[in-house]
Amino acid sequence: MEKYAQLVVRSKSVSIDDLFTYKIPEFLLCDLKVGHRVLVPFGQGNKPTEGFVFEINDKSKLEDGKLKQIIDILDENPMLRVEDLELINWMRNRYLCTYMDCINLMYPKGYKLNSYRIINLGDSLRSLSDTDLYIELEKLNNSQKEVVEKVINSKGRLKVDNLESICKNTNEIYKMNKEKLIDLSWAYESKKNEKKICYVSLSMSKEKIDDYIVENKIRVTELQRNILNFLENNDDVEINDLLDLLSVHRQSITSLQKKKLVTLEFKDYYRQPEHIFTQQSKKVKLNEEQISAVQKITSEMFNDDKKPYMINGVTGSGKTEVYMEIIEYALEQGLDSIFLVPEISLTPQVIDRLKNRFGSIVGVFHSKLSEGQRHDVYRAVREGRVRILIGPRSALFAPFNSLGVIIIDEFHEGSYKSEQNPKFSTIEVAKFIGLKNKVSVVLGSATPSVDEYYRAKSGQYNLINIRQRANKKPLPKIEVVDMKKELTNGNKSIFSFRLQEEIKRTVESGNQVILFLNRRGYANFVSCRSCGFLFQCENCDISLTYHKESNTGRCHYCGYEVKIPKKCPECDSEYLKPFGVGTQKIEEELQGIFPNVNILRVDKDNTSKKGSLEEILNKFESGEAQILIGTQMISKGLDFANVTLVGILSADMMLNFPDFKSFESTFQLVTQVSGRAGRAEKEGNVILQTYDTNHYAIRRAINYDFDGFYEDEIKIRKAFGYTPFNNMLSVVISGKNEKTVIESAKNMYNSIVYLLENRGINNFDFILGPNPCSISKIDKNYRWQLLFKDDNIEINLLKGIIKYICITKREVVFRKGVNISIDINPNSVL
DNA sequence: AGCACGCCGACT
DNA sequence: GTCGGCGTGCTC
Repeated sequence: MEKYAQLVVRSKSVSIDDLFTYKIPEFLLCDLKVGHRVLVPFGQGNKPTEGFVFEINDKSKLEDGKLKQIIDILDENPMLRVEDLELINWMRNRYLCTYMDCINLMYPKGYKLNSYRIINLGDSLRSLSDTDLYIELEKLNNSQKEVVEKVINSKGRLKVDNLESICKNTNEIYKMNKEKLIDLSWAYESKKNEKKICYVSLSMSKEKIDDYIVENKIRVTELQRNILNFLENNDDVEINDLLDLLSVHRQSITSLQKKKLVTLEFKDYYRQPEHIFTQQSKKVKLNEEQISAVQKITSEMFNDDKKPYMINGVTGSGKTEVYMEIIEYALEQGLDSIFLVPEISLTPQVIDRLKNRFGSIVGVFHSKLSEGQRHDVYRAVREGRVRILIGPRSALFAPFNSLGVIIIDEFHEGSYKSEQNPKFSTIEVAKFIGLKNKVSVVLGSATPSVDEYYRAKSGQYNLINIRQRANKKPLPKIEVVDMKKELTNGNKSIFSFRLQEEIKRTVESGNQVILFLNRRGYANFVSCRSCGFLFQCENCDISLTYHKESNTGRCHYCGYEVKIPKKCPECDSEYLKPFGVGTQKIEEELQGIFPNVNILRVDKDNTSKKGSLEEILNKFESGEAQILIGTQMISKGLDFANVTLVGILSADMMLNFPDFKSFESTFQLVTQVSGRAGRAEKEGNVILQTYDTNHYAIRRAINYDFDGFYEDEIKIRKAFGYTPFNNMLSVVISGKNEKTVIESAKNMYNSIVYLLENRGINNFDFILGPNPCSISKIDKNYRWQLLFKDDNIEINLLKGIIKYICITKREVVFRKGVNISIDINPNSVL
């Protein structure tokens, strides 16, 4: 009986985001499984294309004549598991993205299919003798002649891309193809980024080899003799070592192989990511709260209907120890674990603790891993050599055979929401996986997000509280300094008198200080005090951040950089002045106040190089410096025993950010940063500088009153209809041409209104916009936005309509050259 | 993305 | 009347 496969083909075009039916040839019938990667002909040109089998059926909706056949299976085992397919379907619908967007998350880019067109001589020229061919050639025009000559010289290995120098467009090529002057055919290569290492050994025992050479009268050169001698004493030598040690060429070895004296064997090689940060592992005894958290979760591990868990534990409550106990229990039961962290490069200490405890079965996914290393980790997970994977949100899709636990540490962090397609929420996806595959999902944070805490309170999570720090020390006291008063007392510096005094005291007593400021660079912007001219990015709607060491203004969005001149380009005055403070300026001023103190700085500007963050942290840990200045990067995961003072230089900077989540992030940052103080035996102290001493986010934060903050914040969210009470859907339309962007945005609004009116909906208050985005231009692209709340409209109806307009009717509604970005519950609406 | 088809203006 | 540019639409 005929069988048919429903598959998704790899393509960059949104309009091909659908299931296509192919016939399964008989020779593949028993091998082909759902989830397999296959090779299929696609489009009028039958281009060899990668496909992913989603279904296998007995019947086809389409008539047989329209169907093509699958050519081959590309991998021995299906690349996607049945549960992956289910997840892909769910994500595609939830985040309004394509199948391919989701599939791309599931396996590393190393598995690739490249197809290209090969040109040969066409039928009308092929059988001709040399002289006839010459005559035919003379009849052609110049460019045709050149093409045919190139084809003749290339011996059938000519790619169409190589002809671009001759033909301006590929049209000419197609025409020649039709006239049978040339023949176009497809070729493809399937890549698997699996690094193999070649090992060399003698093909027979050393006793026999000399006889063999004599018997068969084999000539062996001196170099080759050396190789054989070496191999007689060392079996299984890596070929590169052999080449290096004996300084011979590969040629010698291949010739020995041809003479059947040595054998080459390819073995898998696993690239080991190196690892720099070192820390002594301290064995900890869990306190009662920690033990009961572990017991609650482990005791339910095999329950079918368990809810996800939320651990709300104060900073320093030893959540990592709890996670490790859970992972160990799972391991004893034969279950694998995924440990998600917000950004892997920021948590070297956590990785180290896991590696110390569990050894080589711990795998790490890095944003800084090479594609090959990532590939190796993926395979190690598949083959069961890695049982615990620690990584950022992408680690969620690792192909574990028996996954038991997903831990999301610091789950309130923004990096858990993807900014690229599919714009998924890690928490939502983890919960989906947990529900479908009976996996225990554990969210942990000292400062849960308001959204998830609301869900916990309404019973969607098992809420576990840990209220005591592991070292039983009280949380560091947070002292507020009113910067308005500092100003009236004549202190214009960034450092209040209190903070200066405390830094001095701390350093003198041999302890360490962490200073936090959420802005890198030297100054916020450069402006002319005479005429008000502001240095702005050419490509973005953003003022340039001043970087002193290079005397430039830099755009933190697109990387644009420009020298700051001595005189104002507008009015020629010399009153150009940098305004606002960044970490670089803090460093400079602090060094001025404390010339004998060593200061380290950590921000995106000096940690982009691999290992540089670890290096700085190691220096700080070893006491080489007394003060560490940093941005968000130092707000979490760091554990330094000697830090007794934390200074938060400007809490307002975050508070005044124009986004509805800015109060929440202020509260979170203050709490997290304060938690860096007094983590070991010594008591910690925090000084928080602000102009707005009365804001509830600040007041609640200094008392570590999360529940109080939550109560304040949730009222506001409810009043304005923000999450968690409503879903918010953002559609950003961008493009280089401002006019077409605006036109498209207005078109979209009108189309939606039209469709909704047809369904009897007349109140459109839930649509905000179209408006220019707060940052109305990024990297030369103008940006307009439409915001939807599912206030009085069913979310699936809304999503259906948006999908219909943005994808199905895309060409009708949107002008050419505009991009559409759809985001469900975006992190920020800028 | 490709590739083909078809409409329209320019040129023999 | 024909050639070639490009806009349009489909891909199992």
